[in-house]
Amino acid sequence: MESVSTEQVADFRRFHRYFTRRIGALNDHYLGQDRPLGEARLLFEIAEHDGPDGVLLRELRSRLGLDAGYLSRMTKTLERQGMVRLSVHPHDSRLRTVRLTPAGRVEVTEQNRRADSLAAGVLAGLDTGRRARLCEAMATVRRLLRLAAITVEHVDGHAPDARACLDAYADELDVRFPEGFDRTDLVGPDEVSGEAGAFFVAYEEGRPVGCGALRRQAAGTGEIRHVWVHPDARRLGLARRVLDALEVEALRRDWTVVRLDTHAALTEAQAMYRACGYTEIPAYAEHVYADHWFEKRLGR
Amino acid sequence: MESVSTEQVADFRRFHRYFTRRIGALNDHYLGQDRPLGEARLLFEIAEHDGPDGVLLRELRSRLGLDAGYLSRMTKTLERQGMVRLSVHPHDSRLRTVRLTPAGRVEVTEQNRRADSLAAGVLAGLDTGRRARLCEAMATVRRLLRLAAITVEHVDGHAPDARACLDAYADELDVRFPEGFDRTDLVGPDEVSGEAGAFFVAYEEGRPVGCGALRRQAAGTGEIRHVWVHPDARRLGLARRVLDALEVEALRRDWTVVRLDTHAALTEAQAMYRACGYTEIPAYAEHVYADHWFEKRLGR
DNA sequence: CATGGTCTTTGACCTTAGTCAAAGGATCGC
DNA sequence: GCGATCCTTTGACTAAGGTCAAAGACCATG
Repeated sequence: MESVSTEQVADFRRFHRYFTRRIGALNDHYLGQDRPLGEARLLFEIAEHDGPDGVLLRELRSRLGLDAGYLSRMTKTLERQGMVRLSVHPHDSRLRTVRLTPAGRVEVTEQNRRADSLAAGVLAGLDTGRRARLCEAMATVRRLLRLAAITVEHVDGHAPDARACLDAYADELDVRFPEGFDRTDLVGPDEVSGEAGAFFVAYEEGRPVGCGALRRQAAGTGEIRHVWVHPDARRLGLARRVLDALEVEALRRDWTVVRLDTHAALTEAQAMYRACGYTEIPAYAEHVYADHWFEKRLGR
Repeated sequence: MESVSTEQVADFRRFHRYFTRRIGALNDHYLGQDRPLGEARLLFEIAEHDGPDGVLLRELRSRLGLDAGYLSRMTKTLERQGMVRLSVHPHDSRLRTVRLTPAGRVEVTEQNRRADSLAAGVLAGLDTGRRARLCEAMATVRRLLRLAAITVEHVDGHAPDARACLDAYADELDVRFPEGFDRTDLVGPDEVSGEAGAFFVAYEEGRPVGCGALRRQAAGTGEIRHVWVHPDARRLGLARRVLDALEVEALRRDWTVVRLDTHAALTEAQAMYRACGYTEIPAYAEHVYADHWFEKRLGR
């Protein structure tokens, strides 16, 4: 981890202060003008995750980090105001689900309208060119902050998170490959555990958002497979982070060469491998879904 | 005012949500761990503006937007904790000034250390290149948000804010011009009021941060003078905004030509005038501090 | 069907944040 | 020197935000 310059820390804090002071305060103010801030936030959160069966109280609690009693009272208040309806969960009557009523939906729409006009009001102070630059810079900041918060962790090949990622990966390939994708092609849990290999999962705020597998392919040679990033986490540069982790792990095991293959449909992957120092080689193994083969020599 | 696209509004809100959720919450949490958030903020604000005579309570009140009674009680609490000392203002005993004690300084340093390590922790999740890009994008966002919040207003030439700006302007020129600057060269209040001319002041959060004067120079011709931006508000593109306001005002009066002169020492001003469509002309009047003369024909 | 564990509700309580108005001391303008 | 005004302090109050623990309803398990 390279050391962070004090100048950059100061930049960061300057930005943070300015932003929370200027925009954060404004936002809280408009949000809280009809009802207490906590209630407004809760309503918002309910709207955000209002599925077919409503939202679980339990989920709201963990999401907003609220005390059970406090939450219970706030939802009761919202129910009295006609914004939401509480009901017992159909399969487990210890649980409560909460969902917006039509009146609640109107209220949330109104909240959103206000937030929109707050944002529009700020943006309106700029000409078109600067406005576009502002939006772009905001997108950059958000992208990089997200990336900074994602950690790539070594997990056991049997871990539920690992298998969940591979499932999502397989679903996606099944759609993207013209010939579909057969899940038996996935690495087994044992192939990426212990001596045989390794599995990495990328986490963003506790949620798995990417993965990558490494397995022994020959003496001193590893094979990289199933490098995948959740659609919500793409274009952050996360695949490279996963690849880095896999390469570091390979080196740790004295596997000085890593190989991988890729399907013609995954053009963006090929570009990334090339950019990361992989060079195309002849087929090193038979594989149904492989059209291109790459190799990289590790270590300095 | 050009209309703001809904896509941009959505970008803005996405950014806002992400930032306040991820960074804002963290910050409040660490800030408030030893004492109530309000108190921590107050202490911070006192430290920030701790001059040779301390800070005026009145100033803190307006800066933090607090109720007089509330502030009075909070400072008392901080005094009891030994963080600050209250004293009566030497020249006006209605006023109170407050200043940090050594113990208070230690406390603030500790707070700062924690905020720094929070920032460093976030930045440490990125490699050098991305970290630099993050800081740059943050600086851009901050610059543009500031600019968006600044308004340029038409004020009377006698207004205290107008004269305050001209004073600051004169002080600066006195330093920058090798021959010094004589304040009698400034436009008089009447020259930039009513029919004779106009004066604009740029405000950032209520504080004047720039100005510009327009006065009748000949039939159908205006002269622009004293375009100035406070050092804290430079490099935002504010001078152009002031210039725009002056030109719009000139056109409103059917003055289709505006002229101005500038001193050789103000090289950045000359570049700006050229970039804004001004062309150099021969001297149109005698003027002690003028080395270059510019003109622009207004209207479409 | 008893037992331990999971959720939610309720009651009791506390701190923080903030408002309002009255009062008191000081200054300013006339 | 008087009244208006300014700034701070104090008292009285309120709402919001949050914590803790006990109780109640329910589920899963042996």
